[in-house]
Amino acid sequence: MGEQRTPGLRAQSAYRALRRAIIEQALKPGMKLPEDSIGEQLGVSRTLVREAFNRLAVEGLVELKPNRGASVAYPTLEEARDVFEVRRGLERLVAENLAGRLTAAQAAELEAHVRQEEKAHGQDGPESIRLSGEFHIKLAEMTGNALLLRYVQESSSRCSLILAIYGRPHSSECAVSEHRQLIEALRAGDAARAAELMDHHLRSVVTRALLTPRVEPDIRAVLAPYALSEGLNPS
Amino acid sequence: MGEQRTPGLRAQSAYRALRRAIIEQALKPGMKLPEDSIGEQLGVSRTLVREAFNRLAVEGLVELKPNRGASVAYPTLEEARDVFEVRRGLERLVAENLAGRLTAAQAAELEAHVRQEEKAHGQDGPESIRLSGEFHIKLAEMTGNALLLRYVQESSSRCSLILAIYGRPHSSECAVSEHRQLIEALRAGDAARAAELMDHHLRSVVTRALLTPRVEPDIRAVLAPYALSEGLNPS
DNA sequence: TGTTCAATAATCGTATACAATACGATCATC
DNA sequence: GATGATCGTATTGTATACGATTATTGAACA
Repeated sequence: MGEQRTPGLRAQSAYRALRRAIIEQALKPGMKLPEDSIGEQLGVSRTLVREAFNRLAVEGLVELKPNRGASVAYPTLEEARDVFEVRRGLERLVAENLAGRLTAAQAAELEAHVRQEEKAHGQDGPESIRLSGEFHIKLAEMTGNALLLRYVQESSSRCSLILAIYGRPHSSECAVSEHRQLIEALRAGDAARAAELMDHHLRSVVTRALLTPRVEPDIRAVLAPYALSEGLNPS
Repeated sequence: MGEQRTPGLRAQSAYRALRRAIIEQALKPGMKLPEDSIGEQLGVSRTLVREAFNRLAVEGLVELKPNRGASVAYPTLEEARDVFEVRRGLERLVAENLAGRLTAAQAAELEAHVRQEEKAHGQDGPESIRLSGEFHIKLAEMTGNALLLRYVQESSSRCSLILAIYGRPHSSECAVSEHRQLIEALRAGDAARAAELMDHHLRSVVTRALLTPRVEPDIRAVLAPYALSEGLNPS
């Protein structure tokens, strides 16, 4: 029963698998996640699936409702706004932290990354989106601040989920030129400018990719004015 | 066996109990946390204790080592630095967000809180520390940004743990006057000044409370120079 | 045809069971 | 007396068991 080769690894694997599946939209927002079938699919018991769900829940990728199980999170527009705002603040911190502190090797790595982005810019497949995201993660890693990295990763993955719901189909999220400018400011050690560039960059990511909600799923709000105009009393 | 009155509540209770016990230092940093004795004490099974541990682990309050169980986290000085830096960034965001947006009721609530702090300032018991912390939580709540609140709460509790290890015994963490100034800037709607005040405030919390490490527990770092001087090769 | 309600099935919440590992004591050896 | 091997016990990792709750189906009824 409890044959444990490398303990905690299977739990971690389950977590990672689910996380990737959600971010890559193999598991779509709102989708139900029954413990048994998922455990069966992953080759682990409900215990470990549950553990994974709990971690994913604190990261905001799954929702956990009492006695009704887990489902892939479906953030509201308001939550989306919140996440983007926090992410902007965090990444501004990254920029300030990195300005002037970038080693030559790090700068080179970032530039190599941007060149890859440029190459993949033509085909706007998932490759381009993945690279854009990784650029920001790389920056957070370079601060050497583990907590900052964790928060940036977390808000990034929530952003992925959000764009999956509210974003236009294949918007290439980041403009490569903006990444280039940012690197330049970091090299120059201009913290204020780097922070400003990062802030502006993330703002434009939102406006480029985010649209107004496609549907208005709140039936009450839709019907309320009609009810009122008829003298009815919507509870 | 599975009699569930209000499901998830017992799990949450276990989590809350442990969390409070850690923050209030009833469970001291580094202390071992055996699953079954804790479960017995709390009146729940290992399953729920484990669930609580996992949540506390992602919050950085407990450490989880494979096959060796959980213990209350014992952050290094470097981690401490990281946490404080992130917290500063987050709370700066809070200040910017709130500047000019504070309702009259909210401002009144904050001022009432500060008056309480002032009253408790004489006796520097745990009461004073708790109130100082709550002021920052209240601010984060008022932004209405749930994610920001969660991050601020998390980094705040980690700060408590850190100060328990590295802080001076009874430093009253926050200067009440600094809280007052901050409220004033928020009312005036001066975002830049509010952010600057918050940043400065948190910096001085660190310098007021944080000391250099009392002991050097890292044997490797101690021995490395000796080894090198003998031509040895410390791994 | 659509609605209500009961029986059944699916799924969750929690406790427990069992294997595997780590820790500590005892004992042999130098 | 210190060092190292061996066994027993405590504790962890994971699976399963079982009561409780929710979802679903189907039949009776309007």
